[in-house]
Amino acid sequence: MTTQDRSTAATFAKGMAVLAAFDGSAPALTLADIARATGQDRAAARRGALTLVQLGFLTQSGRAFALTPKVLTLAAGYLRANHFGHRVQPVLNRHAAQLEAEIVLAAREGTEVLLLAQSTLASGPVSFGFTPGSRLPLLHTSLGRMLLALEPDPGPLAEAAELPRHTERSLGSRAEVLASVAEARAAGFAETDGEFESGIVGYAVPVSAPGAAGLVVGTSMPRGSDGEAALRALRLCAAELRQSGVGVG
Amino acid sequence: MTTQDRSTAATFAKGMAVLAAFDGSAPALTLADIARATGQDRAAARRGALTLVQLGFLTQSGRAFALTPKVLTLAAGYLRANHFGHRVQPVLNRHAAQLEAEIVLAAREGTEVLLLAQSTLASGPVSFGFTPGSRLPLLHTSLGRMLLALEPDPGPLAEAAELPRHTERSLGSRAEVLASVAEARAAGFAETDGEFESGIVGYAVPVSAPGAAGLVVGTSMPRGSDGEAALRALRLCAAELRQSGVGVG
DNA sequence: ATCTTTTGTGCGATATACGCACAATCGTCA
DNA sequence: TGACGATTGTGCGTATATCGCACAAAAGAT
Repeated sequence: MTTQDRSTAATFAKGMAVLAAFDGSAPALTLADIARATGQDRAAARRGALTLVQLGFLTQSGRAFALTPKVLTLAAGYLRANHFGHRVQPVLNRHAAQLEAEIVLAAREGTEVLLLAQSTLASGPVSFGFTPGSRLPLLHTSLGRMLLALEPDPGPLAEAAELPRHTERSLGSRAEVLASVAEARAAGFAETDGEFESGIVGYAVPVSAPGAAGLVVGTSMPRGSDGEAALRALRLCAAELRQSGVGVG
Repeated sequence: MTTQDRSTAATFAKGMAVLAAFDGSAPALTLADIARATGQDRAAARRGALTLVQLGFLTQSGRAFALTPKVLTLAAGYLRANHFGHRVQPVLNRHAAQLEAEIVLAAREGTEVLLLAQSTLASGPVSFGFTPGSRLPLLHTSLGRMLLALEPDPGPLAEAAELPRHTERSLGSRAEVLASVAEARAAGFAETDGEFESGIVGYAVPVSAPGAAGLVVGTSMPRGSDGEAALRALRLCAAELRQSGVGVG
């Protein structure tokens, strides 16, 4: 018999699992989908979904439930509290325009890379169609390598993260990945060549000061592009973000 | 004695109120702040906040609680399900670059304008520092006027929305606002001059086809700028968004 | 038309969550 | 540094909110 934790609300946690089930991999979910995704009894999943409809976060059409734009307001709380509109986005935009390539700001969330912000361009060489909140793999991206390099002990994370083969150049073992992470730590930047997408080189540098929450900026470009220019731009971008207080709060 | 609604989960709803209390107006909230903002008993607010910490959406430092970037993943579900990264952002970026002014995509949420996406520039004449999920006033912005124009019956909404005086040019009565809304409906575009920010003219045009969920695109520029060019760009942008299926799902 | 899957709904049981009270801690101010 | 006010942690009795099940109905697929 498990001891009941009376300092949290289990029903709220179950409801959040329902909300999290809407990860965008399908345009809509049915009650049966939600119950399967969350492992909850169908009636409990239904109560969660109907609560979200009542609050305006989900809309129901026949059997299908879909997120409404109102969920964006939950994210806006973070973006606003951390001055993303005033301090982060303009810096990313300026450096991306100068580099003529998309620049993203990312953090680690569990065993994945989480995109916090990016400056996308009208026409750039590479665009993955990601948005704030998108998750990327931790082991085969330059962002992930740099984030792991910022961890005091990346071993358990590397062990827990998935190791799929995105391309034929994807490193195939966790030991190889950790060696690459150690190189990034020593060099102060991470570089991956075609491990996540064929023909695309990724660069990432740290934003956060040592000891602070791990934040990195990165960019991607076709193999053969000017890597030195990319690193220069990323370092300037990172320095400017540090100066404006990002990640210190 | 109130009849208990057994098809929803009141504890989940209370928890969501705790999450929504983190609207970004302060970098962090205390338990007392949360209880005040939500009107809940302090112990209930505490259980909600600790549940969010347990799930990774809040972090606690001393007495202060703050959102973590993980809340972005909740928004990403909507953005991904609606193909914002692939179909919306590139269109906004292209037209914003051409117009050399920021373009935003917005919907109505309750009695406010809700920003869904925007293309921000490295250097543009106007930038408010908004992000996806930001809320704007309904009555004194061109976005809000256009959204009201798309409603079958805007009267009750205009009645319920706040009517603050942002500038000395802000329309002072709901009747004046509704007259302006009727003009926008007839003209097919909304224009506001310095009602929300002094010296700034706002333009907005509808994206959604009649009958679909109200979506508009808009831009802002200093008074004296080329309004015709702005409207041309917004119309092209809206047409391209319609073509790519935005707001139809 | 049939079959399978999904959903709506009622309900008895009980576990969860409620709110209160008390003590401890923290922050502010003089 | 001490006093005071505000905030927080915690235990707990109570009740109600939620649980999950079962049955019937509806919807979708073939």
